Amino acid sequence: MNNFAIAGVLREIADLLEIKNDNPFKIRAYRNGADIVANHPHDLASLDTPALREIPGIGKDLASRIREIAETGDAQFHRELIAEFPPTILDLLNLQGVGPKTVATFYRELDIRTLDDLERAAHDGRLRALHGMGAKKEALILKALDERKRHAGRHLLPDAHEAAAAIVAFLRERAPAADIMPVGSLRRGCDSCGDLDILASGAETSLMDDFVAYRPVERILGRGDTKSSVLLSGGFQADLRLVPRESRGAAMQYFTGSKAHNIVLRDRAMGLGFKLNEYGLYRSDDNTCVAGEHEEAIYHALGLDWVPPELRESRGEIEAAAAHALPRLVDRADLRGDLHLHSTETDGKDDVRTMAGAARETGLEYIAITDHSKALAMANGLDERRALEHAARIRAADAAGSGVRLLAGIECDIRPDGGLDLADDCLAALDLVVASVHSAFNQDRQQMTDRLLRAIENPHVDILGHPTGRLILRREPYPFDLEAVVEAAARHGVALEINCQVDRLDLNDVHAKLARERGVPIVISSDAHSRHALGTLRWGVVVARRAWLAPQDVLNTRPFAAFKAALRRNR
DNA sequence: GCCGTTTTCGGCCCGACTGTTTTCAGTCG
Repeated sequence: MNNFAIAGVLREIADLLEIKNDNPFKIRAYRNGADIVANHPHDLASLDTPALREIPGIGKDLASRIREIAETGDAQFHRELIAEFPPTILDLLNLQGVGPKTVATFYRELDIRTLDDLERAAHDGRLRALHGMGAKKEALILKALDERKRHAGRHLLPDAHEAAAAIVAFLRERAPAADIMPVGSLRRGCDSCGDLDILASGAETSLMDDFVAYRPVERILGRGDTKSSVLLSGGFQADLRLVPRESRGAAMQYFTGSKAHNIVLRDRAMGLGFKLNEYGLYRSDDNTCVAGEHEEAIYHALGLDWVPPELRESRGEIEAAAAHALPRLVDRADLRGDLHLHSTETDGKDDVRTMAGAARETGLEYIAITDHSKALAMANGLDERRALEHAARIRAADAAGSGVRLLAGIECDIRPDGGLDLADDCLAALDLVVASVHSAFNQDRQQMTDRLLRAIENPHVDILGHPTGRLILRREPYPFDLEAVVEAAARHGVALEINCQVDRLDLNDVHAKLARERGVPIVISSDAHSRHALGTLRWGVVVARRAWLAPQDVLNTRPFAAFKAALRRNR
């Protein structure tokens, strides 16, 4: 059982307890536990009970549940809850406007178990007869059912970014004097976003009228003077919050989250004799406002350095901020090189010269051309002869000068047995080798781990490309022992890549943070297949920031000579 | 269910909006 699967069981327990109207703090404990498990860099199935109990938020009961799930695939407690309610009932919880109380009522009063049951009941007008229900609520549920069918939820970070930027621009035009910005998971740089949170301060309440009249709005979920929610045609939900100017910083803090970060922060505020909400930081005794307009001032009043939004995940940032030990996070401007680019020699859209020109324009000093190897026949992958001829041309172009230094590399396939797709003497003759998995994703955990370890042991491999193979919102990472791979990479001096393709962002934040802590060098690479794709480096930098990486943790922030010297083959 | 430099019991973050209500429950973030 991987962390994801264990977290899934815990989350279902929380959902079912909520439908049962159990102790809300117990429910929170399970939900919190599920988040901890899902985001933990270690494979929790491999830890024993005492080690699990050392994790904050995991106590006696959760530790034994996690052990039980790891060993048997399920928990007795979970089975007992499922026996009380049909498991399909959990689908109802995901509907907009339907919560646990409503689900419980539907089940108890009308024996509604599935989305289909609910739809029939709504059509027949049976819902409105329930206590606390009416015709309006019934219509809302029909709408929610319809929307669920049309678009299921989450979006990639760059898509969310673009949609939010359009709304912000629209609102700024209508309230030029106001301060309007995206907050929420967008501001934290999460790799996917469920909705768009926009904050406006110092605007008239009439801005809400503009917001709900925004052309792409398909449906208004709620409209108030300080908060409104809408559904947009692209499937996004967008929320706009309006606060007075003097509350701008408090609201930025509050609505940026994460929820876990805010809970820790408010807990700290309470302990220090304050109350913190979206309007400000107040002294508990006499309610005087201590801070509100500036986010920095709130953190400072709580004895903390300002925490960059990307770190606000309750992963140790509060403690680090209290100790004045937050890292100086890497910026896009720190990047001097890009180590993973394709050209027309395989499946790229632009030739080496064009890619070099584009790299120079974005301010890079060096790039590696790393076309595919022969196993990727679909991409016209290179065999040994073509790889060496291509390398010779790249080196000639470098000698001729193109404004950036060029490295002749390869993205070499890792075969199912862990062997590399090109002969050792060919790999040795190149400047840089990125090794990547592009096939046989369905191997079991042991096979995949052995495969990656064998690739890392090959002395010609410098970088492991998109190490987990995940595609955001589409494909889970292939199963393997990440810690073993990180340890091996540290031992052999192999760098791990943060691949900037917007649906990869692989390594992710949690894994990259673990790699850094184990002393593994990281590279941030675009994997660009055209000159336009160099812009994606910004998203990899966001992941790196979320992983607490400072410039010195990232190899391609170094000047060309220092970078080359740091490569595994040159050490 | 978790947690503890007062604590092994008794706390646990906070507010807006909607639809159903005559003062509030449920949902959401």
